[in-house]
Amino acid sequence: MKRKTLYTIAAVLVLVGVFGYELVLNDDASAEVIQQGRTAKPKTNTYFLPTSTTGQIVYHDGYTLSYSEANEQAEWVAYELKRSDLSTTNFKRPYFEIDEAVETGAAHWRNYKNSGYDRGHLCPAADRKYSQQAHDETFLTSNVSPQLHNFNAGIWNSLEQKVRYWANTYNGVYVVTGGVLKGNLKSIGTEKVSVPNQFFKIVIDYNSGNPKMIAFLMPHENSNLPLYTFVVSVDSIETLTGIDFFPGLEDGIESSLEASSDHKAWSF
DNA sequence: CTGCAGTAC
DNA sequence: GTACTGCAG
Repeated sequence: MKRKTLYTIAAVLVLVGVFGYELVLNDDASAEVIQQGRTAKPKTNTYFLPTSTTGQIVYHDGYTLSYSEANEQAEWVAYELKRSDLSTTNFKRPYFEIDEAVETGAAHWRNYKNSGYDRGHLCPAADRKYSQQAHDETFLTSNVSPQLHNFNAGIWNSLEQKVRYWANTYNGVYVVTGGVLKGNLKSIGTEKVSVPNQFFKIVIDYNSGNPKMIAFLMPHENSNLPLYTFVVSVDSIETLTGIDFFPGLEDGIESSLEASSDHKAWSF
């Protein structure tokens, strides 16, 4: 066998290994994971939606976002990731499109071209693989932020995979993701898309006993440190961004969960 | 998985 | 602008 063929086989095995790790190690639900699609479109659960500091919330079938026109990107993207959403289907990657639902005009993908930055998904394509429509819907420019490739494909990707692991382990989670759009930020493209210096991701397990939250704040650079290194309290992200993340929660529960930066309840 | 870019129409 | 293909972490 030729060396190139061996490399190809090795690469395939690595990829299968990665997905297999996500889906097999975790469980019992491989049958559900390959489920045949949903019976109904996901409904936006406003109960878990953050506030908008920009006044422009946009609802899509697979996720909801708050758009910051000043920064030409979402200040947050929120969605529910059910265990049954997980799938190994491989959809072809479509082209990015301008989100026509953004009334102030979402950025054009051309801002990112040759910018040195990835169009980094906020709601990952891999989290919306229960249908082609849901998958393709993540390729709107309102759902991306400029991210360094090493960061996006590195520790940020690891965090996204961890979230899918938790969705499986805890039978579904809610996720809120965004860049910190504060301070003097570098920008790219003719529309001046801001480049965040930090990204956050907040996850809620609402379905496996006592509700629990975990929040991550990462500098915009790759790292080899363990994911839990970046755990912070939701409160600290609220202070940083001005966003109130879970106004729908009962105040007592909200305050206690959001104050915690303890990750011991979460399986890493 | 996360992506970009060259080439051709 | 879109499609196909190859490449990188």
